[in-house]
Amino acid sequence: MSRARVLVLNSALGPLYYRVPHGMSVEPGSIVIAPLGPRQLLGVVWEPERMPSDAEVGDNRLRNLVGVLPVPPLAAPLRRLIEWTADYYLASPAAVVRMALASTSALEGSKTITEYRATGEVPDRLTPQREQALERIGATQGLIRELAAIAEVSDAVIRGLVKTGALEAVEVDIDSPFPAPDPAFAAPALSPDQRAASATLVADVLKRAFAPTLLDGVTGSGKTEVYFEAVAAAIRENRQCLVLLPEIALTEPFLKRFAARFGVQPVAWHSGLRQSQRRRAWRGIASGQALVTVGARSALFLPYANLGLIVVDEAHETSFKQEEGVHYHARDVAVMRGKFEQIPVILASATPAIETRQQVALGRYAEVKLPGRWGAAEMPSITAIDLIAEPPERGRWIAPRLITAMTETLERREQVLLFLNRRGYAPLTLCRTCGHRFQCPNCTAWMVEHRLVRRLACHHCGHTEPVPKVCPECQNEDTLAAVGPGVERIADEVTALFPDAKIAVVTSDTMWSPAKAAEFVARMEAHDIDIVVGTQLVTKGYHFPNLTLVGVIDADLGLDGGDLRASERTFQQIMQVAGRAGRGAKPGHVYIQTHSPDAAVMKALVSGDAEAFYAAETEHRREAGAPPFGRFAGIVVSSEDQAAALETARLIGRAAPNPDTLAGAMEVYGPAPAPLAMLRGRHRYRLLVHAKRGLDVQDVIRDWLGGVEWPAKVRVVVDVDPYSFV
DNA sequence: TAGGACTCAACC
DNA sequence: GTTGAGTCCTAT
Repeated sequence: MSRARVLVLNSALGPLYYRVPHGMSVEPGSIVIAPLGPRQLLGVVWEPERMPSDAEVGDNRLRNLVGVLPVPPLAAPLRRLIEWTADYYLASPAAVVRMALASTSALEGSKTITEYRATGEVPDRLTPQREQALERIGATQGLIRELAAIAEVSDAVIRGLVKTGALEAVEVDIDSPFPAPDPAFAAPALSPDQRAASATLVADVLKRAFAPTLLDGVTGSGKTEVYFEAVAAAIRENRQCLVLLPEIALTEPFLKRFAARFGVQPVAWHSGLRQSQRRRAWRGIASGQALVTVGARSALFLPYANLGLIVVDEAHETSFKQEEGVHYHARDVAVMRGKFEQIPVILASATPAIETRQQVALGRYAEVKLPGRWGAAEMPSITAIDLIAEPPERGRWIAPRLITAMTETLERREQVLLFLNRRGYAPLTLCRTCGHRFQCPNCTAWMVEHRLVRRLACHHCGHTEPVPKVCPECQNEDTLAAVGPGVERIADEVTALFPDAKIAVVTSDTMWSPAKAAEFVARMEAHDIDIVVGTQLVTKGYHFPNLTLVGVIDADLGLDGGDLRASERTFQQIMQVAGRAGRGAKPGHVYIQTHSPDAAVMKALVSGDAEAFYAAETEHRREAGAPPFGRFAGIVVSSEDQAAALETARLIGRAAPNPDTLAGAMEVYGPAPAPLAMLRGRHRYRLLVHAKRGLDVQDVIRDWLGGVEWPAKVRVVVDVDPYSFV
C-alpha cells in the first residue's frame, strides 16, 4: 500500500500519514487535500525522513488523500527553507507552509472566462445597432459587457451577434501572463564605480551559486541602478528575480522606477493585493512565467519555479522582522533561501546593520562598495541644533535656525521635508483640570489625538474613539490639552509660520495605498508641495531633486527605551531621511534638533564619520555579548487573564535550565511585565534569554518549554533574535 | 431537564 | 487550530 507523509495546514499538528489511493500519484512537495477529522485541509507531501514524527500509525488507521491540486509541487529548496525557518524561529512548519500557499484560489488550477471576437461573417439581418457594433468592435476581443460598452449598444445586441455567428466565443485564462521585462529597454549610462560594482554582481548571477553580497553605498549613490544590472542579467538568463522592500509604501515608486528601466512593471506582492491579483501573481511565480517580483517580506516564501537572484533593498530596515505569527527576519531568511536555491543574494543598504557588517568582516558575505553620490550630487551638510541652547518658542517645536533655513529654501523655490516619527497631533492628551490621561482600554498605551479625523486612536490595537467634549473624569468642558508634538501639530505650526506655503502631511494615515503614494510623488514632482511633514514613510526610496532642506524635529525620539539597537537605528533613520536632501544638482542641508548634541550618534551624524560610530557601537555590542556576538530570545506569555499569564510566566521561569548545566552559556531574565504590559486586551509578561554564540538556543528553549504545561487560554510566543523589545 | 460554559483529547 | 464528547452547573 502506498502511504504519504503530509504536512497539513494545522499549526498544532506535526506531519500525518495518509494512504494514497489507486490512480493518484504524489511526490514530495505535492499540494494535496487531506481529510482531518470531519474536515478537509490543504497539506504538502513531505519526505518521511525529514520531519520528526510521533509513533508510526498502522496502515489500517490511514485515511485516503482526497486529491492532488493541479499546481507544481513545492521544490526541494523551498521545502528546506520551510524546515529551516520553522526550526530556527521555533514556529510550526504548517505556519510557514501557509505563507508559501498564500493564495487558495491559485491552487485550484487555471480558470477561464469566455470572451468574444468578430469572425468576419456579416449577419443576414444587419440592423443599424449591429452595424455600429461590428464597426466599433473591429478586432477587439472582450467580455460581452466590455464589447457592449465599446460599441455603445446593449448587451442584447452583442448576444444577438453571437447567435448569428458574427461574433465567436473564445476561452481565455483569467490569469493573463505578465509582460516580459526588457533588459535592454533603457540601460543607463553607469559611472565607472557603478560599472565595476555591477560587473561583480552580474558575474555572481551567471555563476549560479550561493553568493551573499552587501551592496554598500551612500543614499543617492545609485545602488538601485547597480543591482538592476544583476536583475537584467538574470532576465537574460530567463531566471526569476525577487526584490524585497521593507514597506508596501515603497512599492509604488519602485514599480515606476523599474518600468522606466525595463519597459514594464514587475509583479507586485504584498498584503494589499486583491484576491484576483494575488491569484495571478502566485500562478505566474509558480509557473516561472513572471520573471521579476517585487514585494514585502511575505514574497520570500512563494514557490518560484526558477529563482536566479534575490535582492533585499534597504536591508538594514528593522521592518523586515516580522512581529506576528512566525517571527522571522526577511533579510536572514532571504540569505537562507539563496543558500538553498544556490543563487546570489544582494543586501543593499546605505547604512548596513551591524549584524551584516560583521558577516562581511568574517568573510561570509562579500562587499561591493559605491563610494560617492552619483553625478553632480554631493552629500548634504548636516548640522545639529542644540534645543537647550537654541530652543523653539514656548509651545512650538521648530527652532529659529531651522525656521530661517526653511525661509531661505522656500525663497529659492526649493522644497523642505520635516521629519518626525510620530503620527497624529499629539502623543498624549490630558485634562488640564484634573490631570486625566486618555489611555487605551486594551493596551498600556496613551490614546493619540488625530485632529484630521477628530478621534483618539491607539497605535497598537487600532481602537479609536471620538475626542470627548468634556473630561470623562472631572466632567469639565474644554479642558483637554495636547502634550508633545505629532506630525499634524508640526503641520499646524508650519502653516502658522508659512501661511502661503503648500504643505502635505505624509504618514500611513494619509498615504495608505499605492495610489495615494503615486499621487504624493506626482504632487512633489509638479512642485505642488513646498513643505512635507512626514514620518519614516517619507524617508526611503524617494528621489526629489528639488528637495534641498531636511529638518529632523526630534532626533532624540528613537534613543529612549533602552533598546539595544537604539543608537544604530537613530543613525540609520536620520542618515536615511538626510539622504532625501540634495539629490539633484542643488546642494542639500540637514538640521537635526536634539537635546543631546554631544551624544555619539549625533556627533557621528554631524561629522559624517560613520566608520567611527559603527566601530564604537560594534565594540559595545561585543562587550555586552549582544548580537552579532551573542544572541537573545524573548518568551512572551500572554492571556486575557492576568493571573493566569503571570502564573504561567513564573512557571516557565522556574523551569528554566540551570545555568550551570549549560556552562554559563545562557542566562534567563524575568519574568517581568512586558513594556507593553497589556496589548489588545491581553496581559503580557516576558522572559528574556541571553545566550552565547555557539549555543543552540532554539534546542534549549524547545526542551525547556516542552517540559512545561499551561492552560489553553495562555499563549506563549518565542521571538528568536528579537528586534522589538516591547 | 435542556442548554450553556467549560475542559479535554484526538485529529493520520 | 478545530471538533465532538464529556462534565458540571443553572435557569426553568
